[in-house]
Formats: sequence, C-alpha cells, structure tokens
Amino acid sequence: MSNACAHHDHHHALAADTKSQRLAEAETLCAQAGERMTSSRLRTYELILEASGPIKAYDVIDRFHPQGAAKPPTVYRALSFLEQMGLIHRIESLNAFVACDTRDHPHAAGFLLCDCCGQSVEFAIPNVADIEVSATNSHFQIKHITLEARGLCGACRGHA
Amino acid sequence: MSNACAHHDHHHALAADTKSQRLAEAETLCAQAGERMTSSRLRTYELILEASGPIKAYDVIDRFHPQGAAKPPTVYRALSFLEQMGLIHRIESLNAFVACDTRDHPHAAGFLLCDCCGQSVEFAIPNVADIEVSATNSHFQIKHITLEARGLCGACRGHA
DNA sequence: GCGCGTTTGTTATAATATTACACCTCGCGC
DNA sequence: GCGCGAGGTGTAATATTATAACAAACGCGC
Repeated sequence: MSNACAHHDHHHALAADTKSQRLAEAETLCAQAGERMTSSRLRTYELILEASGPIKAYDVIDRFHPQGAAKPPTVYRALSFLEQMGLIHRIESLNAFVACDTRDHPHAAGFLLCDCCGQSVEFAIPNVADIEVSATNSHFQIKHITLEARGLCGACRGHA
Repeated sequence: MSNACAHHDHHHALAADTKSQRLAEAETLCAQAGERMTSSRLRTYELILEASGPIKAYDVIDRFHPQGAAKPPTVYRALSFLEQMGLIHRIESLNAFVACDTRDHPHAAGFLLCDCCGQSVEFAIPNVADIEVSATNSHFQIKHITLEARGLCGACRGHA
C-alpha cells in the first residue's frame, strides 16, 4: 500500500456502487469498440479501481486471486489492453497504473503525484497546443505526451 | 545502440573537444557546489556524453571498463549524483539517461523522444507557470516536473 | 462442427534497480 | 603526524519490473 502519510489518513478508494458503475461503463466501451472485456481484464481493472492511488503491477498480480498470485503475463497483458482502451494510465515515474478518471482529455492527461501519501490527481494539460507548436517547429510529430508533476498534496502539507 | 532508423543514419554524438569541454565544466560545477567529481562519476558522465541519445544504465555499466562491466551500484550511484547536480536527466518513459544540454531550465525541461531513431531533444516547457497555477489551485506543491513527448522526429518522417 | 484469429496459461528468463555491509579516503581538529 | 568522522567505493546478494516463446483453449463466422 505505498508510502503511508504519517499525519493524515486520507484514502480515496471508490465506493462500491461507483466501482461497479465504472466496470459496467468499461464493458460498454469495449463492446462499442468491438473488443472483448474478458475476466482477467475486468479483474485487473477492478483492482486498479479499488486502489487508493497508483498501483504497481506486482500488487495487482499479488491480489489477483483470493488464494494466490497471478502469473505476470496475465496481468501485464491486461494492463496493456486497458491502457490501449484508455481505461487506465501508466505513471512512468512510479512504474504504476491508475484508472483514468475522465474521458475528456484522451491523449493529454497530466498527473500531480504526492510523494508523501501516494495519491494522484489527474488534470488536463494546460496549453497542450503550445507544446505541439514547439514540437512542430522542430518537425517533430507527437504521438503521446507524459506529464507528471511530483510534489506534496494539500493534505500532506497541512491544508486539511 | 537502440532501435536504429532504417531510412536515416543520423547520429549526433559529441565531438571530442566538445566532450572534454563539458567534462571540464562539470568538474567546475561540482567544485563550486563543494561536491566531489570522482572518477566513477566522471566516467559515467563521459559515457552519457558519448551516447548519441538517451542511454540505458546497463549500457553504461557494460561500457564502463575497457575490459569488463562495472558493478551496478557503482553506476547507479553515479547516475543519482549526476542527476542531483543537474548534469543529466532521467527519461522515465525509456528508463534511460541523457546529458542535460543547457543550464537554462533547471527544473522544467521537457523532451521530444523519437520512437524510430531514439534521439531526444530537450526543450524548455512552455507555460510552466500555467501548470503550477493549476497545481496550486489544488493546494499541490510541485517539486519536479517530467514532460516527455513520444513520437517521430523530422528526419524519421522524411524531412531530410 | 471447422477453421481461424485472439486470448490465456505456463515456464523461463531478461532487464532494471536496490540493500547491506565492509573497507577506504579525504579533510579537519588537534 | 594522527585519529576521527563523513562521504564514497567495492562486492555479493537480492529485489523489482517486464518480456519471450510456445502450446492450449476460446469464441465467432461460416
């Protein structure tokens, strides 16, 4: 469960009904895309939704079955699939995964990552266009942007 | 040497005199900071300067000695040091390291990373202030920003 | 039911990174 | 000069993260 924050006990796991709603939405999304939301994929997505922040692949692996771990390829394959479907994001600076919390900014999500409590906040990258212009000036064609800001969240800084 | 680009043979390794100038600058920088630029650190930095783009830790390890690999901790320790000194950047999405190519944007460097030839281009993140405002609105205090754009560089797209 | 592309299971292993601890080295106070 | 302490290095072991390769099972269109 990542590095706990000594002074606060905030954790933002999803309520059960919200979780099943998200799972249902995911099934719909896959159906529309003509992809199969199989049981490993669903289970992986469920574990990511249940996490209170970015979760490591091996934590998913360990929790996958009630009575023991999954095999790594099972989970890594599901993670790639979910990422391609836009249901989760990989957090590069943590080697971890987090559920996408909006469908609004598909290829331009940024993250604020608290180094104390491990929470993440997804936000729309401001002025993406400026970055793209800057790239285009170098004849560079951007496929995907990763923006991760590490620091301390309000709660961990004492802003109750 | 990473995934070579079939249609182009561009590689931007540093000229020897530029390299020794950069090594000398690094020694000065450390001296001013009251830090020791030891031989492992210098050798690690040299190998990163010699690379034509982001280089993996284990490639540094393999090239470290003429007659055999270094031990991982030797190189990982040097990499952390160099990163703290602002001499190199870690590229999270590649698990690789690249020499910082300017002292101008210390905590706000972005990278354009070509998926074809492996080159990287460092740029100053436009509108960093907007990102910080966006964070401050959530009472989040940013310590470090990672911005990595993956895509194709001009050369690999055919813009000779 | 048959064929075919996708998904999964399984084993093994590759690639990346850190811990732990002993020793060494340098600068400083005496 | 000598001893002390902080920082740096060497070394072995191991932890963590991720993928390759291939066979078996599944699901869908016919």
